[in-house]
Amino acid sequence: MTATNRAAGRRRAVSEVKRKLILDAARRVFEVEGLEGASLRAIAAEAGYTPAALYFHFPSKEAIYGEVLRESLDRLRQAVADAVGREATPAARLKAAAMAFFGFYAVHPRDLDLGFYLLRGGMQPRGLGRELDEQLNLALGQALLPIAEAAEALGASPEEARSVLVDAFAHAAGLLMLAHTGRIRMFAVSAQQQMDRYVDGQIADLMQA
Amino acid sequence: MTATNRAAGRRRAVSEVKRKLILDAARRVFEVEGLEGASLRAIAAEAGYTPAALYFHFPSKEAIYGEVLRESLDRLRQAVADAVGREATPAARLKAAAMAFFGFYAVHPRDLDLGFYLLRGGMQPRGLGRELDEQLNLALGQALLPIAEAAEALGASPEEARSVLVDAFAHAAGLLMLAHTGRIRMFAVSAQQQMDRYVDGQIADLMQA
Amino acid sequence: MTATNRAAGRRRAVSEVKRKLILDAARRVFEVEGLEGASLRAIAAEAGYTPAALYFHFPSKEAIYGEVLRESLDRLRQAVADAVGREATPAARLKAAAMAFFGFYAVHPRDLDLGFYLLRGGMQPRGLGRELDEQLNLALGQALLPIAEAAEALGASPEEARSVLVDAFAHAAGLLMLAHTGRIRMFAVSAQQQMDRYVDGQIADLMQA
Amino acid sequence: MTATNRAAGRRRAVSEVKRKLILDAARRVFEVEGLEGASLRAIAAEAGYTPAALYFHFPSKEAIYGEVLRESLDRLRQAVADAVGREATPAARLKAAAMAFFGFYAVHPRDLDLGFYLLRGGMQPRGLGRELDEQLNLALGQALLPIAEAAEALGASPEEARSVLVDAFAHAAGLLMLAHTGRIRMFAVSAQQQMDRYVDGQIADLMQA
DNA sequence: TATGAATGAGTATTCATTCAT
DNA sequence: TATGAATGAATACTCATTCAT
Repeated sequence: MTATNRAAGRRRAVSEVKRKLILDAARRVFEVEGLEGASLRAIAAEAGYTPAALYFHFPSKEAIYGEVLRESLDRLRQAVADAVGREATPAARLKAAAMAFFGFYAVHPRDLDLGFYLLRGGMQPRGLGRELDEQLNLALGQALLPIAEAAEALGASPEEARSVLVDAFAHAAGLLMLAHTGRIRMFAVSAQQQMDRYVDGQIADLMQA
Repeated sequence: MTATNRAAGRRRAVSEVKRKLILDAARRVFEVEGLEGASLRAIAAEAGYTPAALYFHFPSKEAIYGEVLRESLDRLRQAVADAVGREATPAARLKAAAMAFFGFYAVHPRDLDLGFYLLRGGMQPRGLGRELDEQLNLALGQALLPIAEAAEALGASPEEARSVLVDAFAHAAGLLMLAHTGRIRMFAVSAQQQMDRYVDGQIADLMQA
Repeated sequence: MTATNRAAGRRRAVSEVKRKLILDAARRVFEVEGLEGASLRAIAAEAGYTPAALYFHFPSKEAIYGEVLRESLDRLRQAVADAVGREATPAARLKAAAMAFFGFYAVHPRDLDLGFYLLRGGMQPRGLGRELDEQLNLALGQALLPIAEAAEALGASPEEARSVLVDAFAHAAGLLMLAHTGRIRMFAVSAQQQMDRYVDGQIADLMQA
Repeated sequence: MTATNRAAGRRRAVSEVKRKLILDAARRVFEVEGLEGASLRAIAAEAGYTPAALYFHFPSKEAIYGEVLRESLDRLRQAVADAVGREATPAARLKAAAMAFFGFYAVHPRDLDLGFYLLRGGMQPRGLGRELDEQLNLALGQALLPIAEAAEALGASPEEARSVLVDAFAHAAGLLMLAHTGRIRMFAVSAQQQMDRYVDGQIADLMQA
């Protein structure tokens, strides 16, 4: 390996680290200011950079948004996959998958904000570009896939499995919204328990049929 | 009643009418431009006013948002109450209440945007003052109350009834989110049907117990 | 006349004065920085305003450009018309018109810069909008019209008259360019004299025919 | 000659080649994007370089502009010289020189843009250093010289010859400006014909005297 | 009440240039 | 020589809000 090769490798590594620093800064800004307030300037300032400097690492603000969202969905998918991997029976896997989905967002509220961003704003997340939008769509779908798989393993048809998946997602999302904004307190109820009970019910229904 | 009293009353009435005109304009702007496009300038223009003029009627842009949101929740409450009023049995009332909630937002996506605006951003709704926020909290609670009442009429304890309410709300909210952003298409499933089936299941569970 | 009428009139007058102040500032910036450097910020600063403030008086930067150009062309037209009006014979009018055109720009080099702006940049003055562009085209045409009219009075056909006009314009513009940039010094020649002699020649040709 | 001398020579030659490559790229960018779009970044990209790399070959963006302009004037000079070389009589040479000047820019509008860049902006060409400016001045003078030479061969005094040169240049420049911006269409006249007729007139005048 | 004018902060992106490597 | 990263200034325009009138 030549000296220039080594230097190039080092440069690439340094560059990668800086990208990560910027993405971290972006995540922090998203958390504090909300997604609307996450301007390029704000992200740059948080990262200790000039706005112009970010353009050496990302082609646009949208690209930063996209990367942060993609990483979040990746972590979600991993969390669900890990949870499913630990279980042997289909029923346990369904439970694990749904609860992992719920739990991931319950534990990481900033990822929830990011996720809601995806699901907001008259039809499509404004300014995310059709292509990126579809990528993210797919990533979300893949994260939830284990739920449908477990349902099918429990004897559900593909259509029924999709229905189970959508219901689990919707229930979780709604509960998370209530919990995240504190409004669930109004009803003196635990989001975690509600989710738990709901999924148990889903599984019971499936096994009965 | 003195002359000045009468004059003061007239002034107050005129003022109230103008407030309504502005709120109407705001709603129209929300409808057409969405929440992001609803700038004070746009609302003022739609109302036939100068931006500055609005400050005689509302202390801030967020106050206008809040008032429009309150009215939206009022219409929601009314829609749910009307639906419930048409039914005789507790089961039918529960079904009617939950589906009216879902249906209201399915038919009025802009009201859904407003609702999400309320349920967004870190923990606290940023712009809205604490007082208004609690008012809105209450308005939402009242709109959903018939669900809990029907559940109790079906034999549920107050705690169980609250649980039913929260579940119904969460399920509806999650499905609406998926439908509103078009992402439900990904799963080839109908939000309306999912909601329908879910509430039927809730009722069956309640009646069995 | 009511008090509010008077107040409104005063307001309008004040507004008009401010518009003029901004246009003056714009002209000064054009002069010092050149047209490319004439940013909204620069104009605002020169006028003692915030950039945003200009938007109460003009809808866009382009509108400011346009108004300054239009006024310049108006002054040109007036100068030519005045000169022509002082002459009795067609020959004298042709001479007066052509020399007034030349003289206007010789004496007002900043108007020359503005005029060149109109005649620069691959085909159309960038960022001037087709409509405004055509208005300015027309204004230029009208300023030069007296040349063609005088030529026709000297017996030229409409086509010949247009040819005379174009030639006079081209000659003047070329000489002004050379003079304006000081490059004419290289040839130890007086632009004024060259123009003078050229127009005399044009007239002689016309009268001979 | 020492080994180091030979190496130095090779280095210099390589350097010269790279300069030419960059200038070629600059010309191509001018051609496609026009003067305004010819940013350093664009030129660098077209040349296959990083923007920073250009600074090893040119001290500034304006220096590149200047060099491209110098080459343009060189080609102009050559075109005029070639045209003149093909003619035997003084009258034909004058005609050929003036029309070659006009024709060169009529056919190469981007060179005209460059030329106007030289003849613009207040008094002094802003970016170009004084030295380069004078070089360009000279290059222009040399390109036009054949016109004056032919005029003298036709019996004109040196002063008269300079006058003829300036007039021919001015007329051509003015017509080119009108043609280049399309404004000549307004007058339903052909720039080429106008120029042709004008030079014929100049020659006739000279031969008559 | 209402307006017109004004502000100051903010929007994403581009630019020529510099510098350590 | 050449690069990648960085800067600081610039671009036109929008925003909610304030204030004198």
